[in-house]
Amino acid sequence: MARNVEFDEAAAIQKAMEVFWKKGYNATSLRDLTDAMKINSSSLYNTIGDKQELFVRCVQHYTDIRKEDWDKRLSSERSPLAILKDYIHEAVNIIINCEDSCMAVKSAFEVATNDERVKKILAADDQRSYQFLHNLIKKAMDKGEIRDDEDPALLADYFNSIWTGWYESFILHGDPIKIKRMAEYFIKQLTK
Amino acid sequence: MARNVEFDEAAAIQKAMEVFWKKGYNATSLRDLTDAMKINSSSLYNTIGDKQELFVRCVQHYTDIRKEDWDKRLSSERSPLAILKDYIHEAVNIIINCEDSCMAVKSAFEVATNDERVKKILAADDQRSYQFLHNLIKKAMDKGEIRDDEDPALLADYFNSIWTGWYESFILHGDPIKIKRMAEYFIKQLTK
DNA sequence: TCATTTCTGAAACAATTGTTTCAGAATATT
DNA sequence: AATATTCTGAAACAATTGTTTCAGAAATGA
Repeated sequence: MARNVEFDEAAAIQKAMEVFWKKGYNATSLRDLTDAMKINSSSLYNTIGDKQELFVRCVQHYTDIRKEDWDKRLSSERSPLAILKDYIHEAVNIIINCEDSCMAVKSAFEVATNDERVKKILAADDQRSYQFLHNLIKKAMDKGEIRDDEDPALLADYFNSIWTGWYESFILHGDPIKIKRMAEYFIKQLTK
Repeated sequence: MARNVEFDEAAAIQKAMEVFWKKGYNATSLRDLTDAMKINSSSLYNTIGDKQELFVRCVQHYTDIRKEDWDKRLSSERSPLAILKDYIHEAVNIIINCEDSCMAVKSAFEVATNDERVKKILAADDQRSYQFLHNLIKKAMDKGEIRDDEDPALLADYFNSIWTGWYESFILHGDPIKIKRMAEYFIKQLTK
């Protein structure tokens, strides 16, 4: 009986995400967003909602595409340890190549401390990568590729939290060699 | 020939720092600041400067008191390895007890990406703790307390960047046990 | 084709933003 | 005590904030 929404919501979310990613939640204005999304604020409020709601959707989108991206990167038939090593090298590449750091990390420190919904999304994303690592580590242990005298759950937590500091280091010093050397050391620790 | 400044600038900076620490740079308004500092905005602009300048001063203050705090905590006559272990345990205690995470880390991700002065202050602070660790690690190696088949500079970098991820983990999961277990694993790695 | 519903664009909204103004109070020197 | 200088408080500033309004354009189903 009536009109349909004209703009492509998925594309608009993608654009909004890019702005939030670069500038952070609080430094991004509604004008910044509607400019990038190429929609009017009335359309935004009619379909998605207010700024907070939009941000939640963007964080969710970020973790969604990150999941897909990792699935693609690591969909090999190689051994568990080889995949773990790939994971580390891919992570290093992302850290030293992306201009705006990691949106999940930035949002954890800027928004998750105050916004329960954002915290939940980021915690779920963290849990997902944790599970991925946990499985791989267990398999690698079963195959005897890495020593099995440590709790795989502990190793997965440790593994999973190592990147954030490397992001910070790269922001402060911009030194890719530093990151690469830490990664090599980390791999060495894991295997010996 | 004239009046002196009435308010206690050091105390005002301290108060402003607390607000910035809790809320972040962009979410803090000038009213938030002048309320906490208990001064008028005209006094603020006459003495310290604008919001950015005030923030720079607060970040500097944060790293200053952090330096003093660590000097106090670690001014023991114990062995290098014992001091390294103390360092880890103190860091864990700070991480799992502070409500508003670490201002340096938060500012690195929210502000240092865009503000060169803030980046410089945080990089210098990072460099300071790096040097502290580097010296200790070298001493511990000389004394044979930890194995010396790794570059102490690399170990210091690795050591220095490990905390940030633990802060993030604590924000997302609020689980002190997780942090403590990672710390114990880290110590074990270091010594064996 | 028409009626009905929904979406869009531009403008406006009040509130808040960071910053400035300035008259008068306050004080250090003479 | 007089004077000169500086600081403070309250108010105002324009600009921007997030959000809402609403008339009219658009498109659906009858």
